[in-house]
Amino acid sequence: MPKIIYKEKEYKVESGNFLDFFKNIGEKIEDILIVKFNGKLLDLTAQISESGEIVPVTFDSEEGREVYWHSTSHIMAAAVKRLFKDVKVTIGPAISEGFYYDFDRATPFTEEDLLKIEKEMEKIIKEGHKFVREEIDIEKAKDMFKKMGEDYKIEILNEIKDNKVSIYKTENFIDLCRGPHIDNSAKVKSIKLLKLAGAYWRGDEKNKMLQRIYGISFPDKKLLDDYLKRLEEARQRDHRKLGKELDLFSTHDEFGPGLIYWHPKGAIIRKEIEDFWREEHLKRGYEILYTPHVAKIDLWHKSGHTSFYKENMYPPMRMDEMEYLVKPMNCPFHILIYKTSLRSYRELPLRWCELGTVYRYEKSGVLHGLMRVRGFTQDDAHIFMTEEQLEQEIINVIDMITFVLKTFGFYEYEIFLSTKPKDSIGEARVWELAENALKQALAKAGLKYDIDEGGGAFYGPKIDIKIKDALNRTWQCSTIQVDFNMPERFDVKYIGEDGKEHRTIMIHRALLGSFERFFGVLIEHYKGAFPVWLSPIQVSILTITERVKDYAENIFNKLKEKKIRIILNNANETIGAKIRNSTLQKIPFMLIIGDKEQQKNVVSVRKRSGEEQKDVNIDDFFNMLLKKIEQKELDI
RNA sequence: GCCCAUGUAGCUCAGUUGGUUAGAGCGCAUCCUUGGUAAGGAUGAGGUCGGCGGUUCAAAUCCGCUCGUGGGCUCCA
Repeated sequence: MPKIIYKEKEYKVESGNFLDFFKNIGEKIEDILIVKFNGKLLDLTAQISESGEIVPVTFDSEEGREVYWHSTSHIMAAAVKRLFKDVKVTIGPAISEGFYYDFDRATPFTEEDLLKIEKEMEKIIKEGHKFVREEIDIEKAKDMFKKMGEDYKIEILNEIKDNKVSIYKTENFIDLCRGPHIDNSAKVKSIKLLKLAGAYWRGDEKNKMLQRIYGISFPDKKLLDDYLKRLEEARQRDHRKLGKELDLFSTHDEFGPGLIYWHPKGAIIRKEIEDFWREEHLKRGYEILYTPHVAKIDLWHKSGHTSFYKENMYPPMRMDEMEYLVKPMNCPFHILIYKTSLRSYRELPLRWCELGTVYRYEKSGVLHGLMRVRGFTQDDAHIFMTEEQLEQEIINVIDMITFVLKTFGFYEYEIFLSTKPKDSIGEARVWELAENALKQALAKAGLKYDIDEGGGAFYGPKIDIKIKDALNRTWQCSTIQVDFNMPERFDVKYIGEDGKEHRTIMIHRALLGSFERFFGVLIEHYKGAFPVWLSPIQVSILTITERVKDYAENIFNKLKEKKIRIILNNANETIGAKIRNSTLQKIPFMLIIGDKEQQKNVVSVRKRSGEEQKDVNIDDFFNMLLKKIEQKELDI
């Protein structure tokens, strides 16, 4: 007789499933979705046949949510099958937030269809259908799905090696599925179908385009409302919206999509970032380079770009019967500089950085505001070194990345090690060498990471660092790439201590990635309310009456001379309107000046948050401001 | 590139089944008001309704093509 441990108590179970067990001991099963039994995730309806410990899995855990959303996708598929006879089902997994299901249908779904499907799902939920698991012979499954006309399921079945497969029945709907699932559709309380999209079968653009429906569900209406509120908040801080409102940048789509125009207010932020960036590089032993934007096609043949990066490059320009290509990367140029003289081991490592503007052709459908563009400036660098120096240099770069990102208020990262892609240059042995160097450096730095199989650059593996913003979303910016191949192609070498030639090794790296993307991330992270050192306008002076015009101008000039970015609003408006405008522009500090301030020779300081301090001496204010700017303080 | 949605004033958006000189708010300009902590008032300028072609007595509205944008797929800093 199986012995069950649950909540540190022991029970003897004669027969039945987990559902029966919970019922027998009077446990509420409403919140329990599945169980973890001896480490395995099982349906509540699974029979208890061995001893073990039960851990209930609820919506509060990642595993619970996954099952919950996956089950909801089955409910959606059931609803779609009820409503539309001409639909073939494919797959419908849970994703990090919600679920989707891909359908094959001759005519795409419409927005109205979505509402209908949602209603039908609610019906199915109300009807309280059981999820019934069955294990059947694979051949029988093939017959069954064939009869149902579900070709995609047969394609999946043909790839399964086992003799038995599991299927789940939910009312009229039968799906090939590993499970586990919730026991009853009634456990889903609140659903919302979010968007329609096209998606290739198995993610391959050569395959048929399917109709994907995204949705999400929660065990409580309030959780759904919270989620929708969070989506709305993300919309509010969309960098495209804020970029327009705060006059930071624009695109001129009819004259070239994916190309960014930096307005004065965006450009000053970029200048501040660049100044900080250059200073930090000089401190850390880098030297600055400038290189051209184009080079003859021969250079790109030599680097391998014309064969391995062709898709991303703009077609050649003809000049003097020669073909020139606009650069998609800076590395070949830096290599050319390296090769202008014979290098000694004594010179290495050479750390060369450049704010290099590159152009890459991106498919029209992937362009997105500042995040995905066709022309951008990388904060690029190439480190030329000996093999012995490699590990330390990687560690140095990681340290620099965390320092720089911290300065902008990013403290959390996800780290990925990306390995050899399908299209790549160089021998497997060399790739392994490079990958090991990255792994060891990560281990030494004590950093945890995931592997991104096949995600490397064509010339070498890389570490990608994704930062988390204020809404916990991740963005890929920083990258460190180890390259043994490009030096090989260009015969990059140094003279060693032994007087012989040795192969130089290269690191390609970017901290911010590109100014465009990083700026987009920054805008969203701060919701447009930049710290003082970055704010396009740091202080606005707001006058209450024209009588104080001279006094205000005095203060304006005094701060302007000290290089504070300041504006004076003397306009014929009420103070309320001036405060509102300044606040909407997210200017960190307002100095409010009326007769009283003039008499006492002070100012009234109001932060954009609304917090206010009266009767402030102007020198005290300036000193406080200067400290915040110099220390790059994040809070105002 | 592919699927779906979409393009009206500088911005955000109305515009009913095709029917006179296409509307609103914000912003902008001018004037009045000199106002004490998130919108004072009045007047005015501003649009060949993304572009090209078609259907029609008549097109912002219907159709086709085209250039963009948004959400996805694929790809990436």
